[in-house]
Amino acid sequence: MEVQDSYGFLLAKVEEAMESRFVERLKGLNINAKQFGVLQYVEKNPGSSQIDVSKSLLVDRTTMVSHVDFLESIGLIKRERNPNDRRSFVLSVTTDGEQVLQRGRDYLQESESNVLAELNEQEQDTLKNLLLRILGTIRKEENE
Amino acid sequence: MEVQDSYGFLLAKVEEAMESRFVERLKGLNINAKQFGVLQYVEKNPGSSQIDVSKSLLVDRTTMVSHVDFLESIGLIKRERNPNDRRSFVLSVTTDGEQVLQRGRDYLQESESNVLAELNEQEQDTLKNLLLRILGTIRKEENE
DNA sequence: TATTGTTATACTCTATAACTATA
DNA sequence: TATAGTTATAGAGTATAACAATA
Repeated sequence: MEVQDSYGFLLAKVEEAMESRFVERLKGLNINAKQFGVLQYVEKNPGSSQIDVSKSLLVDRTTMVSHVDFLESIGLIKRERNPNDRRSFVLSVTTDGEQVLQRGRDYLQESESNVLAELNEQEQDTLKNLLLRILGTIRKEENE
Repeated sequence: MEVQDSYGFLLAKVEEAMESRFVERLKGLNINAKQFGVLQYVEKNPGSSQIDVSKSLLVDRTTMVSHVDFLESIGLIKRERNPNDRRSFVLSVTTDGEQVLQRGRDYLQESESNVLAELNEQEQDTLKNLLLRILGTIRKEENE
């Protein structure tokens, strides 16, 4: 079997292609793909703490500090102390953040479409469902 | 749409899971997944130059220097000047390298099976074929 | 002039450990 | 004692530019 046909190689290169296209488009908004992911998560899950985000997006909490630091520094996210547990923050997206999200979602759509152009809609759904099922079992295992 | 359902997120996390399992198993052989990929490519394509490998595996030629340096330093790969073009090397796998390949292929198989356990054989084939088709179009575009 | 390989360098991303403040 | 967040630090991986040797 050729290296280039292994699952690891294929997954890595397709992901790379998708992220590089997305990052290119995001440059005008001064953020990268990971930072956009955090922003999008906080929008969908308002009131999340940094730990909440880091667990859901499977990144370390120290890495999350950098992401939130950056997003706060350019005014896209707001930190407020949680009055019920003053160790943690309540995160929220600012109005500037909403603007960025609106444009970013279009860029994400464009980037995904560009990479997946070869597949019809049904095939794209199949791909997503297969990946979702795989990730579902991985999460279970890692929580055991 | 949730961030965790985007193609980029799914591809990245599944790839990460696969690579981390493979790297864990490879530790006994003192190489990582990328280095194994180079070794496997040279075995399948004997007489390749560093440029050949770097183009086929889509990595920079300066990165390839590091990989080949390392594999040569632990005696898994051999560099010989190409008599027909003395700028380039003819790469080949040593007998030690073959031993590592033999065990590494088992580890790769185990790692992939572990991550893909949720999918039946047909679904695994579907996944691979979809990824192959996507990567096929990406390559074409980037060569234009 | 172009290509193969190399080196020096710097940049990005992330993880580890030790710390603080709160619970 | 445990948890949320922070900081300092170091490590892995990669990319860029300039270079030598060869074509």
